[in-house]
Amino acid sequence: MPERPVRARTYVTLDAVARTAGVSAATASRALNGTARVREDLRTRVLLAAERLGYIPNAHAQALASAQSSVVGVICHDVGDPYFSAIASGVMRAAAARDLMVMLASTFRAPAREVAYVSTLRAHRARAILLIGSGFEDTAWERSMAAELGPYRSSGGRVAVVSRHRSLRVDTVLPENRAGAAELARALIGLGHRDFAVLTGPPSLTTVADRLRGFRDALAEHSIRLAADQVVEGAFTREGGYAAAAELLARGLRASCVFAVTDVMAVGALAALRESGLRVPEDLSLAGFDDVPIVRDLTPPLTTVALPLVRMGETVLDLALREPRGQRSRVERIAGEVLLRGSTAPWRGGTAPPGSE
Amino acid sequence: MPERPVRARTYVTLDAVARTAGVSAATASRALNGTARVREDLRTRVLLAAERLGYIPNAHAQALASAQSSVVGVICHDVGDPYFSAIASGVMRAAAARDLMVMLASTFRAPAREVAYVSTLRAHRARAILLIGSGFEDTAWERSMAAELGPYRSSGGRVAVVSRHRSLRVDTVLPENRAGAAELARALIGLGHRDFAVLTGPPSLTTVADRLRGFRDALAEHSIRLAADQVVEGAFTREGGYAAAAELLARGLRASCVFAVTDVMAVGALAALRESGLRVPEDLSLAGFDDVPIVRDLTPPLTTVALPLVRMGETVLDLALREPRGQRSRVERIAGEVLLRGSTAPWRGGTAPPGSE
DNA sequence: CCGCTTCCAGAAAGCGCTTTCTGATATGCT
DNA sequence: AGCATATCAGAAAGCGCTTTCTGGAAGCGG
Repeated sequence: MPERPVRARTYVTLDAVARTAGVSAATASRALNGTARVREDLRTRVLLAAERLGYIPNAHAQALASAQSSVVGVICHDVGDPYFSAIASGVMRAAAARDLMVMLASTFRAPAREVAYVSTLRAHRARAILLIGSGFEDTAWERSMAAELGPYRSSGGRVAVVSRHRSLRVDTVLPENRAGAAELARALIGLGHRDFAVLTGPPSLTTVADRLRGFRDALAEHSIRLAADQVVEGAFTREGGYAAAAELLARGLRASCVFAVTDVMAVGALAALRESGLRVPEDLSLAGFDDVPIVRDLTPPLTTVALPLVRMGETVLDLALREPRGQRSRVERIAGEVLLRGSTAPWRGGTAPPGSE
Repeated sequence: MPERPVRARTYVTLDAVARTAGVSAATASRALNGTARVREDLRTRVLLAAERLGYIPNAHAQALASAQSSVVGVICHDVGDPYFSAIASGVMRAAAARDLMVMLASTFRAPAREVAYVSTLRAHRARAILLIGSGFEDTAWERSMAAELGPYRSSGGRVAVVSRHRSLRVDTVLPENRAGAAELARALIGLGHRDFAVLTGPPSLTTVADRLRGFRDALAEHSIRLAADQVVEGAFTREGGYAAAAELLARGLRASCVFAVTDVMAVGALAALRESGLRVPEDLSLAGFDDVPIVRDLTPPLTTVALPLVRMGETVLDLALREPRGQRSRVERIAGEVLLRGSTAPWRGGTAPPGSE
């Protein structure tokens, strides 16, 4: 009649290791973790016992006892999107270097979901929470987010973001969206273009606002105005770009060059433009932003503002984990590099391309 | 003189909630989790207290006490790769539906790292471990992997894989690589092609072997042989495809159609082919496999065998979590759909394309 | 009106570790 | 030698929960 309560699943515990090694649990713990000196022979005995028994420490118990976990959380809109997956890849690399595990969450663009994930990550006592991508311009979201992040940070949690709201006063990896877009615009003007159309994303996103602003700024330097009807809004997805381009066409395209605020949108736009019979860049130049991995392989390769996405992923984790110095939140500015590729051609006369309505 | 030991970070505990609600911890736990009936007024009091105090349960304590965690682990080669990121996206969606968090790990193609990750995931008592992508043909790896996975499974852990070694006897989501490649080959033959070249990946990967085999099978049906020097091997990356195509060109291309066993490789190959002055599909047809999100946006759009990657990600999690019926491992076969797109054209005479050496 | 269920709250025993704290032994000084 | 100091192993106290287990109160049939 065994008096041991029957637990469905039972694991090799530290106690078991200690017992077979003939030492105390404390010593076994110290030997395994190297947290304190342990006599050499005892150490080997413990290690051997652990090996023999196939001991796997219980990370939950460790986290509970030591009051710190070894996971960092990453929240993005969708890992399926090349922009996020490139950044996530960078985060993973940096995390591996620090022996941290990454909990990844995709919000699929639902603000509520994002808040819920932060809460869950808090429950898991994540060392750091990384928010990747633009925030939402939703006051309810903002409030909930602050309510989550505030207590989290004051209990020692680290938060860092990639291109976010400034309202979140946290360490930030910030692409120089405005400067990048401006430089791109200048390059485009340098090619002779004077009439532009823009495919933008949700205007509430600072990323969008900044890129649009920078683009406009540079146009203004040359006294070029962006006609209101030549700026069309779409979702930050391939389909969003496609739809926006279609809408632009429907409105009547009056530009020789189209700037999509995101490469992913540009890809969709390219498809839409093609379908309507326009040739890029012969009839119309097209430029994007981000230099997402695939766009250089498009035909024509996409002119864009290159961002070091993978490195940004590494940086955001580093930033989060770096010792906080003072109360000020740090901002790591990331310069974009204008890459003039085949999708943009010198202007050859005629504002509206042939074949446009 | 407080006798309370000073812990650096302190959180709101269940006890605190219980105390302010005037109930026991047990009741608070039951109220919060709904694991048992609790008198209505007590329940509200607990919920209110939790809300007021900003209570966040400690997931580690929960996992430890209840002996089950709410995380699943996903191991892939690199989330930065569109193939993996698409599948990961599917896993995330399925995980969200079940209220599970996902720990994601990228091995960056290092077998040892993969084994280490499995071990870590075991330490975290992951509900399931999902291995995405081909395994390694490394006996040491195979042994270590079996040594990890065996105990994990027998202690209740679930394992499922996407397109893996059969040596791992676990639930599998298996693209019909062979059939898909064969069907693709038939379609290509249908276009009139008779001379083929293949860009393959590491031959030890079953995925590669199967696709190559299927392709060869179909050629054989028409008594077409694949010349040994027209099959070149490269890494499963864009650069691998680029290099392989370059090598093929260096060897002397004697084909009217090139099949890259992976879309990602095909993208690299396309670049290499272009650079050497070959036009696709006029001079040479090119086909891939997977239908990774971007290849339909290439110019010309890539002919490929489409796999429902996102759905595969959902499926692999479902498979892992499904009640095991019997001891047999289940295999969910995923049919590929041949998509003839612009990168392949009917053969127009002349085996070797103009401009090839 | 009494005994037998049923229901539900609380006490308490862990879950598997880490980390003081304690004390025994070895080491260094005078 | 003799005492102070440094080392290092073990005992034990938690970490913050869940989950028996226990027992009082209420419900109910006879």
